[in-house]
Amino acid sequence: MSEVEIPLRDKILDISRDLLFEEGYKALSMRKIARKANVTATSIYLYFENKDHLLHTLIEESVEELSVFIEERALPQKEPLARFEAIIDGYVDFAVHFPEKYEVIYMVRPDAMARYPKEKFRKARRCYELLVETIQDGISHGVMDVDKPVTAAYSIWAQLHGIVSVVHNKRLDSRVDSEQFIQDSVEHVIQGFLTRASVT
Amino acid sequence: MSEVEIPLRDKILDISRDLLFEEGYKALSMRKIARKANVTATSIYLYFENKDHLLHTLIEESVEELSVFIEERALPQKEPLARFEAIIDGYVDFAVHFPEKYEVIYMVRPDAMARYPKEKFRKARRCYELLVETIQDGISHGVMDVDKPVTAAYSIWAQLHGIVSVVHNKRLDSRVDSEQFIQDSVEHVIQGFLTRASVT
DNA sequence: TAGGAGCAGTTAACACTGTTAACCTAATTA
DNA sequence: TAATTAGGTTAACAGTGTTAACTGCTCCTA
Repeated sequence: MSEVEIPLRDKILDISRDLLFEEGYKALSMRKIARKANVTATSIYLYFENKDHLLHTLIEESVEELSVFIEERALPQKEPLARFEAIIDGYVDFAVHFPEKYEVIYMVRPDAMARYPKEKFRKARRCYELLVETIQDGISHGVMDVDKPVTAAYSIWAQLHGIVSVVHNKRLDSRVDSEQFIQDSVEHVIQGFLTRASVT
Repeated sequence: MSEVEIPLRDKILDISRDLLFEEGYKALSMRKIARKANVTATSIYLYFENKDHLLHTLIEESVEELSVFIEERALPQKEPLARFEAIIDGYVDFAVHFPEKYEVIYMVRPDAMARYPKEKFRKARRCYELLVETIQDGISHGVMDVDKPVTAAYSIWAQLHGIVSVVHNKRLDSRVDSEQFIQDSVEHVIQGFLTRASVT
C-alpha cells in the first residue's frame, strides 16, 4: 500500500487516536479501527489484549509525551520561579498544540480505568512531583506563598485542565478570544501562588 | 410490588443513576435498567427518546439540584465575602454528600453531549453567573483581588472540580485524610482570590 | 532439501448492545 | 356500546467486543 510499511501496531494506535479525537469515545469500535487499517478486527487482538488495553496504551503514550514536553522546558530552568512558569506553560502549550493527544488523556473515563494498573500512574506523577519540588523550592527562596505544596500542585493541574477544557470544548463566550483567555487565565493561576513581593 | 407505586419514569431515572454510579458509564445498558425495573427495554423508549436523552435528563436533574443547593446557602449571605465562601462550600458539600448525583454531571462525556441542547447549559450558568457577580461585588468592596471575574469564575469551578475528583476517585495519598485535604484545598482556593488585607 | 515451528493474519461464531416496527390489552372517553 | 389512547409487549435488525479454530507463509534446522 504505502511506500514505507508502518508496523500494524503503530498504525492501529494512530488510527485509534484520530478516530477518538474526531468521533469521540462512544463511536470508537474495534471493527471501525480495523476497517481503516485494512485488516480484520481480530488482528487488533494480536497486539492488544482488549479494547481497554488499547486505550490505556494510547493514554500512556500521551502522558509520556506530555511529560517529556514539560521536562524539556522546565528542567533547563534553574530558578524556581522560572521553572514554575515553564511547567505551567509547557502543560498548556502541549494541550493547545496537540489537542488530539491531550484529549486522549482525559477522554476515557475512570470506569474503563478500573483495570488500569496502579503502577502506570507513576509516570503521570513524575511531572506532578517535579511541580511539588519546584513549589517547595519557591517557598524556601521566598518567592512563593503556599501552605501545602502537595495540595497546591493538585489544584494547579485541576485549574489548568479546566482552562484548557473550556477552550477545547468551545464553551467560551464567542466574544472572548481564546488565545487571550488562556494567557490571562494562566497568568492568574501563576500570580495566585506568588508572594506579593515577587509579582512583576 | 412496592406499597407505593412509583411512576415508571422516575423509577427508571433512579435505577439509572444508581447503576451509573455503581458500575460506571460503560456498564450501563437499557436492558439492564429495564431488568431492574421489571419491565422490557422498549418500555424505556416510552419515556425517553433514546439513551442519550435519558442521560441528559439525569444530568439536568443533578445540575438543577446542585444549583438549588448552592443558592439556598449563598443567597441569604449578603456580604460578598460570605457569599463567595458559601458558593464554594455549597459546591463542595454537595459533591461530598451526594456523590452519585455530582458524579453524574461529569460522568457522561461531551461526545454524548453533542446533541445536548445548548439552551440546557443556561441552567448550569445560573450559579456561574452568581459567582461572577459575587466576585465583582467583592472587588468593589475591596476584599477581592481579581483582574477578570469571568475568567476567575471558570478557574474556581475547575479547581473545585479537581479537588473533588481526586477525593472521589480515591487518588489521594493514603496518608492524607480526605476531610482535611478538602478543607485545606478549599481554604487555599478562597485565599487565592482575596486581597492581603482581608486574609483572616 | 524436507519438515517442522511459529508468526501474522483470517473466518465463523457467541453473547450482548441500542433501536424500531408491529402488536396486544386494559382503561377512558364519546 | 364503540372508539381511542396509555402503557406495555414480542420479534427483529444492525452493530458491538471477544474467542476458538483455522490458513498461509517464512525461516530455521536436521
